[in-house]
Amino acid sequence: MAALVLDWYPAAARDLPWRRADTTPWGVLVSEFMLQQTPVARVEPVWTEWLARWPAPSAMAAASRAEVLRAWGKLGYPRRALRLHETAGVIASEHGDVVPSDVEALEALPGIGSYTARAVAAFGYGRRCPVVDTNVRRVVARAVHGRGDAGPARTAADLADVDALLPPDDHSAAVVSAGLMELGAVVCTARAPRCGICPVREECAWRAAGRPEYTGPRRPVQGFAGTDRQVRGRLLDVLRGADGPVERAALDAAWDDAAQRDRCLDSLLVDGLAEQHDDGRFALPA
DNA sequence: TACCCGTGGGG
DNA sequence: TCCCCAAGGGT
Repeated sequence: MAALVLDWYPAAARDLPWRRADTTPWGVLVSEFMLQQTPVARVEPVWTEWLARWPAPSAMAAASRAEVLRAWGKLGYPRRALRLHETAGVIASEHGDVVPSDVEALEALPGIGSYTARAVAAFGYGRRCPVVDTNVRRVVARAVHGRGDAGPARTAADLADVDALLPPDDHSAAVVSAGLMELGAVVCTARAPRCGICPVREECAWRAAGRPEYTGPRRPVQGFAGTDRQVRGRLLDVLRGADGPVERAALDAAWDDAAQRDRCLDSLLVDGLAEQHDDGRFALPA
């Protein structure tokens, strides 16, 4: 299976800016932060701006949190922007402005978990390092295990599954890792997989079994309308859009339910996504 | 381990 | 319209 993916990927891969040969590990790291739960299409323009503006960790570390949050715009989950900013500072001050290349050091950085650490090692440094994201888990569940979907994560087993697939040498392994993700993103999709154009179709256990439907537990769908998440988004949007501090009245206009609004504003302050000045007005953090 | 954390495009 | 979700991480 790895050989098929290895042959398929170079010509099939989308031309994404963070995949260009001249992209630095820092560029890869920034892309991985932005791609955590945000679609490629929305990340592309922002990533390009960010790398032009902050080409090294130290450059980003020198910016204020407010600048970073404004530049993050509406990518969503703005705490990622704060963690990336924090990580940039740690890399600048403790790693000589060089993005670490080993998984353990990467995982110690804010906002970097198992997936992101491995993605940076593999795609930023071309290492043989199993990368397991939702796409890879689905591809392995189908092609290897013959199941329609991956179900709940089994971290150690998932890593072992992928590790068993990777060729021994660094470069080929990194290409296969990227290829497995690409396969899940554009061919072996969650709904309406395009088996007709799949490079692995002849070896796919799921296809061989007649594409049985997934019967395991479904992950509950997260609601959004009316949640604190929506309210926080509204409030932060007001702060992002303002040139400077805003009166409480400006935030009051963003959501009717006063109790929920107050709770959310407080949580933004706690998270460091907003701050209150001595005059009582609110703003993005300095 | 569930649950929380934003946003907007597509079926 | 409404629902699903898209390269996760932290707690």
